[in-house]
Amino acid sequence: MSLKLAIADDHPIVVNGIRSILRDTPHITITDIYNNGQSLLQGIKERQPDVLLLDMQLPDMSGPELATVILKNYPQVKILILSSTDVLLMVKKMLKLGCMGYILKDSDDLTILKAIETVQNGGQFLSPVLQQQLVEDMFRNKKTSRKNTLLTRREKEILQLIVQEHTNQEIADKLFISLHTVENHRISMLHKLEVKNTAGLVKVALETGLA
Amino acid sequence: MSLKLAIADDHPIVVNGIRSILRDTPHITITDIYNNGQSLLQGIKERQPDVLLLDMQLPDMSGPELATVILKNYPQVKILILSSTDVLLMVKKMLKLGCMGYILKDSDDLTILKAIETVQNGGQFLSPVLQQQLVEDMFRNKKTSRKNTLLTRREKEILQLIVQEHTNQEIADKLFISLHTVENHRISMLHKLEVKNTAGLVKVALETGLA
DNA sequence: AATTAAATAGTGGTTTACCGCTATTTTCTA
DNA sequence: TAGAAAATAGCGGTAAACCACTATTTAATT
Repeated sequence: MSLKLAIADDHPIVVNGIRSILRDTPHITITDIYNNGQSLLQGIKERQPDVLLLDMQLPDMSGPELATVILKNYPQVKILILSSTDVLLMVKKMLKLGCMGYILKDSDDLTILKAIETVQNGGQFLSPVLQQQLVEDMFRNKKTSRKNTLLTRREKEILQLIVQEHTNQEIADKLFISLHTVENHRISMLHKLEVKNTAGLVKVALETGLA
Repeated sequence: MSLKLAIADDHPIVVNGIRSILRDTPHITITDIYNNGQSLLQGIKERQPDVLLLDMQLPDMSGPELATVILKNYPQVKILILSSTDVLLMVKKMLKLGCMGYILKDSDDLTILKAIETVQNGGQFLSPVLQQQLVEDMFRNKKTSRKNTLLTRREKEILQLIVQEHTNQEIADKLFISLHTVENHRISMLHKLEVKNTAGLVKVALETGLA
C-alpha cells in the first residue's frame, strides 16, 4: 500500500525538489500537485491524499485558511507544513490548528523524508531548527523577573484569584479581608503593571507566569 | 582559573554522584555543599560560587523561593536546577525566574558536565528529555480547534479587542456597531466558553491562541 | 425557497470594577 | 530602633460589566 502524497506549492522548484527526493522511495507516490488554493480545495474533494505538503503562502489563499477548511472537512488528511519562514508564532498557530508537522524548505532530504513518514505513521514532526528555537524562546522570556518583583506577595496572591475568575467580594471572603482592601490591591496592581483593566491584569499574569 | 561550584541538595547520593563525575575535571572545584536552604543562604553571603547546582526541594525551603532570593541579591551566580521532576510547568517557572539551566538527576555524566560548562560560559542548558517534552507539549494543545470553531468570526474579533483592554464602548465605536451588540456578543461568549467574566475570556483567548 | 445561524439593536435592571482620597496597623529592613 | 513598605479598612462616587429577555436584519446552508 503506497503512501499518497499531495503537494500544494506555487514554486516549481520546490515541487521538483520534493520529486527528486522521493525518486528512490517507491512506497511514496505523488498523486496530486496544486499551485494555488482554489485548485487544492477542488481536487481534494475528489481525492484525499494521506499526507498533504502545504506551503504557507499560496498566491490566492493563506496556509491557515486552507488548513482550517481542509481539516474541518477531511480530518484524516495529515497536513505537513512546508514553509520558508521560521517565525515561531506562525509555527505554533499551524500546529494548534491541527497540522501534524512543520518543516522548513531548506531542510535536507533526509529530514523531509523522515517528516513525511513520521506524519504518515500518526506521529508529529518539527524541524530540528525549530525545536532549537522553541528552547531558546523559553529562555528569552525573562522580562518576568522585573514584573515579578514589582508586585507584593499579597498582590500576587490576589492576582492569582482574579485569574481564577473570582470577584473582589469572593476574594475578600477567601482571604478574610475587607472588600475595600481587595479593591485597593487591585488598583495598585493596575498602576504598577500599567494596564487598564481586568483583561490587562490577566494578560500580564499569564505572560509572566505569575498565575 | 578554576570554576567554583556549589551544590545544594539534601541527598548525599546525589552529591557523591556529582563529586565522582567531577573527579577528572580539575578545572571545576566544588567549593561548598549545602543540604538545606538556611545554610545555603548563610553560606552564599560569604562566598559566591560561579555556578550553583540547586535541588528543587530542600527540606526547609523550595527551589523557587531560594532561586528568587539568590538571584535578587547575587545575580551573577548562575543557577543550574538539578531536579528529579520533569513537570514542564515547573521547568518553565524556574527558567523564567532567571535560572540558566534545568537538568534531570538521571542525566548521564556527560550531560551534567556539559550543562555545568555551558552555564558557566554564559549559555543556557535544558535536558534533552525536556527539550523533547517541550515539542510534544506544543502539539498537545489541540483543545484549541474545538473552542476555535465555537466562536463566530465577529465574536473572535471582539474577543481580541477585549484582550487588548478595550471597553465595550470602545469596541462598539471601533466596529461601528451598538454598545448593546457588543454586550450581546460578550455574554454569548461567556456562555459558549463556560467562563464567568472578563478574566475567563482573556484566559481562554490566550490559552487557545485566539488572540 | 426554506431553514438556520449570525449579527444587529433594544429595554431595564443588578452587580462588579474602577478611581481618588484618607488613615491605621503590621512587617520588613537599613 | 527609626523609617519605609506593605497590608489593612474606609468613604463617596462613576463607569463598566453582567444578565435576561425580545426582536429584526443579514448571511450562510441545505
